[in-house]
Amino acid sequence: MHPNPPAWHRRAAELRERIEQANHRYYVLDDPDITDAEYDRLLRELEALEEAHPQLATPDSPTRRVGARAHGGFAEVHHALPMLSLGNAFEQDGQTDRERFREIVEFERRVEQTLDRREPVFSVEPKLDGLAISLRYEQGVFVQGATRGDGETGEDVTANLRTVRAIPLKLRGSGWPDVLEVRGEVIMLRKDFEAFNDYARAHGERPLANPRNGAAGSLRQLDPAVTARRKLSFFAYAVGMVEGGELPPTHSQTLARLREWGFPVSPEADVARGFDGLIAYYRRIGAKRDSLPYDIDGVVYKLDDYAGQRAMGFVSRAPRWAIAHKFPAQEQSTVVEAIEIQIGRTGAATPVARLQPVQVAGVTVTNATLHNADQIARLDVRVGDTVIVRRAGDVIPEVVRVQTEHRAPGAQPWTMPATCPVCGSALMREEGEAAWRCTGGLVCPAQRKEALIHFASRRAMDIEGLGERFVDALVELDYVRTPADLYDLTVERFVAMKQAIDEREGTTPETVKAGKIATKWAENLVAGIDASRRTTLPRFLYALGIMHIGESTARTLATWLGSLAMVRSTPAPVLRVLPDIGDEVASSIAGFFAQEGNQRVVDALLAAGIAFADEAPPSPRLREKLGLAVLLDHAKVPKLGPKSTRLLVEHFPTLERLLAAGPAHWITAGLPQAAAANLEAFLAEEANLAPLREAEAAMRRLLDALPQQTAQRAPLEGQTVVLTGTLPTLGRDEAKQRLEALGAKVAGSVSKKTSFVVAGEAAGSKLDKAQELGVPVWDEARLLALLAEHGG
DNA sequence: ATACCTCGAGTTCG
DNA sequence: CTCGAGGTAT
Repeated sequence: MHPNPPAWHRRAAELRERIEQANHRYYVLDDPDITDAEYDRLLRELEALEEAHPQLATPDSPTRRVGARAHGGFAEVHHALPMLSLGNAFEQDGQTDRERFREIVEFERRVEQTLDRREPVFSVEPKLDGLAISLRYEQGVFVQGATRGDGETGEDVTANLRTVRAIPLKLRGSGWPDVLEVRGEVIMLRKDFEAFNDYARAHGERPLANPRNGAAGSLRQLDPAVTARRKLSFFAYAVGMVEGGELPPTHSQTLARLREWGFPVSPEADVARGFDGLIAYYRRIGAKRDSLPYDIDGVVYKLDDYAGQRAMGFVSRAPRWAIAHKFPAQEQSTVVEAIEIQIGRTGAATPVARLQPVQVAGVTVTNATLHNADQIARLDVRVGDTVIVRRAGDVIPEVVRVQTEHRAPGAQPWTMPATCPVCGSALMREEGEAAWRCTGGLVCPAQRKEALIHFASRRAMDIEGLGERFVDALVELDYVRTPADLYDLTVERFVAMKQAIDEREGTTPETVKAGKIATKWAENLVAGIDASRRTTLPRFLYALGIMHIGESTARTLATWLGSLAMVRSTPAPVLRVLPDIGDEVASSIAGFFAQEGNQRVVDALLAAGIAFADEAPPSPRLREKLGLAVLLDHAKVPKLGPKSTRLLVEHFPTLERLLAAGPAHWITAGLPQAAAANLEAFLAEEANLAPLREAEAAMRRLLDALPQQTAQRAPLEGQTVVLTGTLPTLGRDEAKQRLEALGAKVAGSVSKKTSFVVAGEAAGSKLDKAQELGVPVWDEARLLALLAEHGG
């Protein structure tokens, strides 16, 4: 080495240290001290220096993380000390922990008996779901890395492992042995997996199936540059061969030592004593599982002291002193026995896979939605296929992929049937829509049934006691055709019906007692139906099941139009002026009420005594929104833009005056000739004019119904609030209701337009988003104060 | 026209 | 919860 090194040499050393320091902070300490951009800048500067002075480019330089392409596959590496596989323990059925975790009981007992020790101490850690590898360091420098392979012989993936920034190229600190083999897991963090897939999808590349495949596939890339682009991470969990040095006497101390030498070690690694300690750890990690930054499939228990380990020894290739305690699997493979069609309330035909029952994450899964025909085509699911089923983050099972290697030779691709399996009407797909729909409408029993269930549901009419099973029978036995029929039913008829159902199902306890139970049940149901007569306008509008009208739009209609009479008589062009109601939604509403049958059902419901506690005059704010201009706007006459429209209605504020004036006067008032000609032609058609007249009449009705003096402004008018987490005293629904009573809009997700977020206990991503966007965050106490202030 | 942002609809099991 | 699509702001 130079006695007095030149400046570039010192700078290179400085850069290397800074870069490795950054890696260490990021991967080992989980506390980054520079940005990614800064990191890249340092790396590029070092690259430039090394290019100018080739003598600098030593193999342990961070710039050498991406090396040359391997040709013709990977060399074999023989593990001097075999890489072990662990015995697995799964949760079993049982009442007590000792029954459920029988295999752990036995494991622990075996250790106690062999070593004649009570409550042995174990080193415990999460079992990462990635790829096991071994890293060899000579004189503190990373020289070779290999996959586990069969445990005896793996593949040399040194070049690829160099690209993994979490793997130190040089050990830190001191006291490491001359030769050290470190074992651990290469994984892909969930966020890196998501980012990769977002990128892949955006660029038409094949996304990765899961983070584990991401890690495994990336390491086996022949071109290290490809591996480098996929961000991999690494956690060390064991030591293999050691020469010319010593390790501490226990595993937990060794992990601490590895951390000092610069390896990332899972922060969840811990020690536990005895069976109870192991189970407590299993539960603790299980509860954290979803919030960890990586996938795990269980926890690993290792007897902590090496002397004990040696005394226990091995059974075939698995150590007797360690065991993997697996969580119930999140993914399972099973067989698709059939693909059936379900018809929803709107007629949407949803294919559902009937599966051979399989345990996934603790529950038996027999059905999984396939969403739509496109999804089936994408996955290419066929009847008889073996598929991987997952219960992802939430609860709903989904088919992840098909194991095509297990496909029976004659399996045919699945196609959407031409007709509805329930009513036989044609299935049709709207242009550009994903869903096929049954065209049977309310002729289709499936749709009638779903419509009724929706009508009775908690957020709609809230009829207690009207469950799905019973609605099924009501519809099939044809006791109920429309929701209005529900209100004609009496206790006697219900009892008779219940008997008919029981008979049909073959369970007929013809006893007096059964009759009494049936009567009691029918009385409750009739009481439930009766109670639903007193409802609110938004609930009722929602209950009708008009396409595109959910709770939110139902509320919009109710607050702006005030009464059912107004809602049912307002034509589409006028509805369109309400917030969040565009062409599609407006014509869906007007279309619903244009059908005589629907109007009859509404009348029948009113006749049955449905009453609203909250009807009111239309909102005074309508005054600003209504006018001939919105009607002309809606007509979309060619060449008649907003400017021309404004000009016209200034001179001719009513349809009558506009017609009376005629094109000559329009042009005098300043309307361009082309627009005038188009408008004249438009108005000449009776088919265009009639709806306009009708719409104008509806506007008049609304304006006449407006209250004289303007109501006082609601205190939270125009504010958008988001609730997140659990609100211990109020509860979400209550808080929402009371905020809305004060005029606020309660939204489901945080955006920059959100006025404030109320965060309760265990608030999640919405809270993060709020902080990110700088939206004020309130606690429940502050919300309560606000509500109290306004006399809530 | 495009890019968000919301809302609506559908889904499973205990 | 997730997807698709409608509505609106840019």
